[in-house]
Amino acid sequence: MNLKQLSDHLGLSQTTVSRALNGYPEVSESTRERVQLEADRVGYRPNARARGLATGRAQAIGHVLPVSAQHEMVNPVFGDFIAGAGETYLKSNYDLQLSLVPDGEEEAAYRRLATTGTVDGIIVHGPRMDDPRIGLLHELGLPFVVHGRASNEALPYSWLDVDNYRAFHRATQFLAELGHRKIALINGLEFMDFAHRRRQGYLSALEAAGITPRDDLMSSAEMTEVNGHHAMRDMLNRPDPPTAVLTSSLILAIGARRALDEAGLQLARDVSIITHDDDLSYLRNGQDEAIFTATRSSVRDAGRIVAEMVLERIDVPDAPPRTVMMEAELIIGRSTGPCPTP
Amino acid sequence: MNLKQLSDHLGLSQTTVSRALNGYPEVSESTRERVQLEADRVGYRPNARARGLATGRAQAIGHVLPVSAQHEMVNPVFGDFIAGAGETYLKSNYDLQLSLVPDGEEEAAYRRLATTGTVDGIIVHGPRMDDPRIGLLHELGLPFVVHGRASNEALPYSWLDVDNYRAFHRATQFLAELGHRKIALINGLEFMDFAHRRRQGYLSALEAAGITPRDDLMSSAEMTEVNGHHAMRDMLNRPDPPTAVLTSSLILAIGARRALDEAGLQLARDVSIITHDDDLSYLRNGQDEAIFTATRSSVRDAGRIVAEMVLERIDVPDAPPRTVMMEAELIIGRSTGPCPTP
DNA sequence: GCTTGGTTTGAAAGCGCTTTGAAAGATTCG
DNA sequence: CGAATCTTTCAAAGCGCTTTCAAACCAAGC
Repeated sequence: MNLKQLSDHLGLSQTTVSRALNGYPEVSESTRERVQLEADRVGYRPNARARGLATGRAQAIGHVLPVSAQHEMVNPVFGDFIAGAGETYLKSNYDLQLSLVPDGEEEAAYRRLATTGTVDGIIVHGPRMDDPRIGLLHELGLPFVVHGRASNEALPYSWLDVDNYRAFHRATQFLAELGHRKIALINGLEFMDFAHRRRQGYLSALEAAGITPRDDLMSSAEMTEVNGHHAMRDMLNRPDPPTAVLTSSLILAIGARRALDEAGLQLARDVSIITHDDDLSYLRNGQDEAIFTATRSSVRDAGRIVAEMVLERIDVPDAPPRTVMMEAELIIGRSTGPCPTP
Repeated sequence: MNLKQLSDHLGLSQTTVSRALNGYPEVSESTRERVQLEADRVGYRPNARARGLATGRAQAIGHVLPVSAQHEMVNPVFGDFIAGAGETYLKSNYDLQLSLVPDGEEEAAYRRLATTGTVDGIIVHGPRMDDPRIGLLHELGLPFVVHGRASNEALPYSWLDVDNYRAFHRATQFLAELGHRKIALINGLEFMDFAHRRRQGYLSALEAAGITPRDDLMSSAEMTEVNGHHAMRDMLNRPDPPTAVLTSSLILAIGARRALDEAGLQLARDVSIITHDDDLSYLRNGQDEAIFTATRSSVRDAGRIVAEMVLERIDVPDAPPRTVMMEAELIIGRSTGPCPTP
């Protein structure tokens, strides 16, 4: 059933039916009701492509996910982020279009989205420190919001980020206050902006505590369980092993914990772990009591807000960019304790 | 730049330019080349909506994700599944459209996708034992493929599934052969088809080994780390605790392992764990050697194949349904051992 | 040289909707 | 009661593409 059929059926013009269904004021209440009723009865739905062609809007937001070619890895936080964004889209009647793009082919993907007109706006995932995508999107003139930031980008743009620097500064400080001096960092890939900032926060807190950073206590790799295990095991096997570790994700922390178990070391007593926690639905950091001491920030909330932000930008394209900084909460769990005295 | 401008610019009709770019045979090689060159130069891309309206195809596949309203949980395997499907779509120039739909609103969502014409086909995620969606999609006449199966569905339909029954039968048998008699099951929600089948496989293997199933050794809940921990802890606190456990996901297994640690029990020696492993990119079950003994089946491969299947169905709508059964591989890891003698 | 058949090109219709500009109908007011 | 105003409806254009059908062109055949 299309608009023409419906309007013929009702003995009205397409114009009137269209207006009635879209809530325009110049149609009388009685006809509107009649139209609405009949539309519901026959289950009429306007064809999205035709409407899009006429209005010039796609009613869809594009999410471009970089997929690491090396490890074919999709960021595990993505599911929850998208769930948050999905809530927003559901309310506003937007669709979500997902593009999985291998590293390096991103420019082409963005250009395609822009010129092909399949989306009205874009959400940028996983920004690097130097990220050419932001300049590109500016040039393309497509509304966008970045989940995270790109340190070396001068142009203004809309973003939402967790204060990663502060979170890791605070967490490191917390460990230092517990008496730890050998504090390690098991980080994500440090060309990723979030990981870079976390490292800066970690370093600055070490410095504030008068601790000299050690290269052999810093690791950086994709945030998988196996890599967390690997990094922790290697550090424990070195001459002067750490008594405390910061990890950049719960999954890394779980890997690190496994390495501790294998080494016969006890969490908190022998080695403290503090992790960043994205509050993923399937991997909550404990229920009532936190398992790991953590800096927590809900990635689902982030998704919800970022989606709202991009819809705003579409509504008011030349509003000044909006930025949102989320603070991570420091949760004290059972994975940290005072520095053991040898 | 649109088609009209491009063709004016070239001094050709829209017809010819359109044909040249879409590879139709009735245009001479020389003009085709000229058109293609100019199109590339100016970066012309046909507007997707206009093309879609003209051709009646959306060049997009819809993925409808049920989001558990209770726990607001998104299935963690989804990221990897979608990565696999994304590979296929990239090759075939399809877009992926994602709808996150709260439990219960699914019918409306499918109807919308169908009548609104935003997608050419659908992939059904997370089928239940009795799943009304399959009948609905039949009725709507939209090509679809199910990832998993719906046990109580009589209509023929295309699906791809892991042989969950066989996998869990085999795994249970494996434990029985190690001498275990008190074998527990920590399963997903059992109205989900996969979980139901796993339970059946488990039960039949118990029976074959002459073991009477015990209700207090079976748990069923959403597959989160916390639930895995919970279930394991509760079982260990009961009078006659299990010496071996099957879990339905690696995340449940990690939770269960935590409960063992807390109880001072050693994995494999005191309690064996065997888990299903979806081979997630961020949560590999060890690198060279498997951490957990597991029934493994790559959900990413599944995504790739399911996507191919739905594209086939779109190409040849009245081909008979195709079904694919994947066998899970039994991987022997370090989490299982002979039944301890008290 | 004129017809025939094959190859290229183009004009125009159509996909299903929104929206402009005009007209018809209803209402008010002097 | 007729003019003026407001409300309600509609015909038609347009969004940017594909595709049908017709026309133009060219080389070959008699």
